[in-house]
Amino acid sequence: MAENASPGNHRSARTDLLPALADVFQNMGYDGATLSLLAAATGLSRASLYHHFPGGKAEMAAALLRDAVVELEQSAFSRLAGTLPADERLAAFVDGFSDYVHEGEGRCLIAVLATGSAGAVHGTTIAGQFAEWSHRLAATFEECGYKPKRAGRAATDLLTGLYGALQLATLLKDPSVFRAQLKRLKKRLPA
Amino acid sequence: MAENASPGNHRSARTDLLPALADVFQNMGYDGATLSLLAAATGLSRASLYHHFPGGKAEMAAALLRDAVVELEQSAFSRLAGTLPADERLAAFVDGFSDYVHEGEGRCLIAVLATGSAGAVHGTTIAGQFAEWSHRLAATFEECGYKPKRAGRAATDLLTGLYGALQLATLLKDPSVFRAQLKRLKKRLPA
DNA sequence: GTCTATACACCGATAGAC
DNA sequence: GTCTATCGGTGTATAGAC
Repeated sequence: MAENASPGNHRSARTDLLPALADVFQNMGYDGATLSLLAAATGLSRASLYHHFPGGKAEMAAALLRDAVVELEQSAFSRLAGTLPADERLAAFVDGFSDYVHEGEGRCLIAVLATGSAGAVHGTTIAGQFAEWSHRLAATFEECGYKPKRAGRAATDLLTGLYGALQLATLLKDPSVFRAQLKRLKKRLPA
Repeated sequence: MAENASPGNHRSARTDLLPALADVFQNMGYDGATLSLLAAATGLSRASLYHHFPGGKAEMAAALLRDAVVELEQSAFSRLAGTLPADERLAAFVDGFSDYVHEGEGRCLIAVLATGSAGAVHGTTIAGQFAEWSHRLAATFEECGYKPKRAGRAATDLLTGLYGALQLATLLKDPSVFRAQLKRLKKRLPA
């Protein structure tokens, strides 16, 4: 068969590479992710990676960053909208964040790419994205009846709780810390 | 004068370099901290750095890690001991952590060196150190009357809160987030 | 679309003059 | 104790065969 006659899937090879590339960038950071490591993770040669990413490492990181933002949006923040009661949406958001970081066993690629030499390129974009997400989270707390100031506090409280749990689990090399802490964070949500 | 006749300061040149080196490792990570950047930050040539650190970059990182552990211990965790009431010691601990990360404007070098290729070398040591610190923090909560299980939860709650506040402030490029969140964390401590 | 071979810059590290 | 000069290795990136 002619591979696939349907239109719009001419990028399938490229997108198939992204998960393996993401693993390397997550574990090694942008500066530690060498083309040799990236090639080994994908099973391709270094040169072949340039066929899919003519811009090289920088283009891979940019594509992965876009991908990670979309994934965190879809897994977690998009659940803040909808017709469910606001408190149930908040719980779904927390669960979605947990999915995004694989229950504490992975890392947030967005946060990784905010550090080192990649941070100089993407740091401001990332800061803007988190500012927007933070506002949407606060708005959902307002739907629960919180006044604006308290809702803002609750939003940063939850975001810091999530990222702190992920960070401590990483430092302790113990994902169970993340899972246990998430259970506690969920109990503190408005009922 | 003969520079300084008192004994025991033969390492002063080396220790004087550490702050500049720490800045580079904090901002660039281990893999992004090239000898050229490190040399520029210290005002020395790359070769001269090898006079003070014969083991090169790895020895610099190891020295900085030891230094950071001592600094976090002295600034924050050592304040969990003493004759003050336990609740005041906890407040002093939080203030000490704030000092250690320069009120949210810096980063925790220990956490930075737990990632990338440096993590493969130092990750297990760091995990053990944080496990010990976590236990000592829990013990202080027990002194406040918390039962063991609740004290353990309060300890990881506080640690995740501190590191989450630091992480979110970094992502948002806004240290005021860290300062505001710390005020809230202190209010939640046992009275 | 994948590969081998290669170009060239920079990396970490060393030698040796001063 | 600092430097310039240099080494070998690896980094990113490209050329061109298949």
